[in-house]
Amino acid sequence: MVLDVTEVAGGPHDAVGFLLAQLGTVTARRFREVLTPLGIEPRQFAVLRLVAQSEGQSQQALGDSLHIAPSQMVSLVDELEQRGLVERRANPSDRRVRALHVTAAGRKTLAAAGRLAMEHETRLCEPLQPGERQALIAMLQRLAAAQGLHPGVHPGLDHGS
Amino acid sequence: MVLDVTEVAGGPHDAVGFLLAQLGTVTARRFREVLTPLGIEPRQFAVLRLVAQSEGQSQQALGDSLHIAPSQMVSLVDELEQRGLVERRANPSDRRVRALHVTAAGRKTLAAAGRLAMEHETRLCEPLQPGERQALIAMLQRLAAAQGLHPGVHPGLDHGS
DNA sequence: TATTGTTATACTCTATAACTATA
DNA sequence: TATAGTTATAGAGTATAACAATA
Repeated sequence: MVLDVTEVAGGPHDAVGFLLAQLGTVTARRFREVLTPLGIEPRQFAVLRLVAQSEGQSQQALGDSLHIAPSQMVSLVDELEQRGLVERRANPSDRRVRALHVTAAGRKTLAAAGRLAMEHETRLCEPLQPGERQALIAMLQRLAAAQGLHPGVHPGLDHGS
Repeated sequence: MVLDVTEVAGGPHDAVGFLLAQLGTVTARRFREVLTPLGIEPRQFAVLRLVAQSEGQSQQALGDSLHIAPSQMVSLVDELEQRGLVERRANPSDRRVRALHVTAAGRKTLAAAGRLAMEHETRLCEPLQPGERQALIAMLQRLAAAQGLHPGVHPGLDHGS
């Protein structure tokens, strides 16, 4: 999905909505670029982290948590598996489900991605004075809550709510 | 372009980058919905406003200002013209260019869109206390400037810089 | 009959490259 | 030859529906 917003007050540049949309797209694109050295996309990072956090879950259970459609989970996990970051294991009690587990390589990649993400965050917040970052986060979280957003859910996937 | 970001610090929910991407997508989607009663999209709103602001410019000049490719301007202006909001007039001195002008209906729609945008902005900023909105805007503008963003440029269109 | 994972299909967006008519 | 507008084409991304295996 593309991001298009052009809001207004006197001009768009002093509207919160416009600034959020503008910064949101750029931030997302930059983060995608940040991850490319690791060969994964932001959504795969999200899946990888969730798998590591609770191993053995089914694809669809993970997809529900991240608001990713089942058919999208397939190709997403396909690539993670091809890169050797994740394993699909059989579930003896229900042979339909594929239990997902992180490999050792997956944990290494996950750690590296976390470091890159932190660097990205630091770089993004560079223009803020100490203390401002926390104030900004508090305000953004209030706006997000008012919009009915769940804290941990990936934006581009969160189409319904 | 789609917005995918999943950032991290301890969790994604306390990262500025994640919150910006999440709020950016939602804000953009809501604004698109806000405009639907008028039958125009956010980008068409941007074009319409720019045409009204400086009449008689060529399509490509406007496209340059908004970072919209020439081929996209065509269908965008096509629809605006079909809805009777904009006119393509011939330029006697150079018969290749199409000078764009707003119609009376276009001005009415533009005014209505401006009102809807302001309502949208107000609704979005409802959770902020008086004064916080200005502080938020100031911080976001600083972040945007640090990312090299031009003030008036539409986010989804701003792919290069 | 319902569910997991998968495949196939269609639809939108975007990017690029041709093409025309003018210059 | 270069430029404004247009058209055509290909690629990504997304959403939906159909399908096989299993429950």
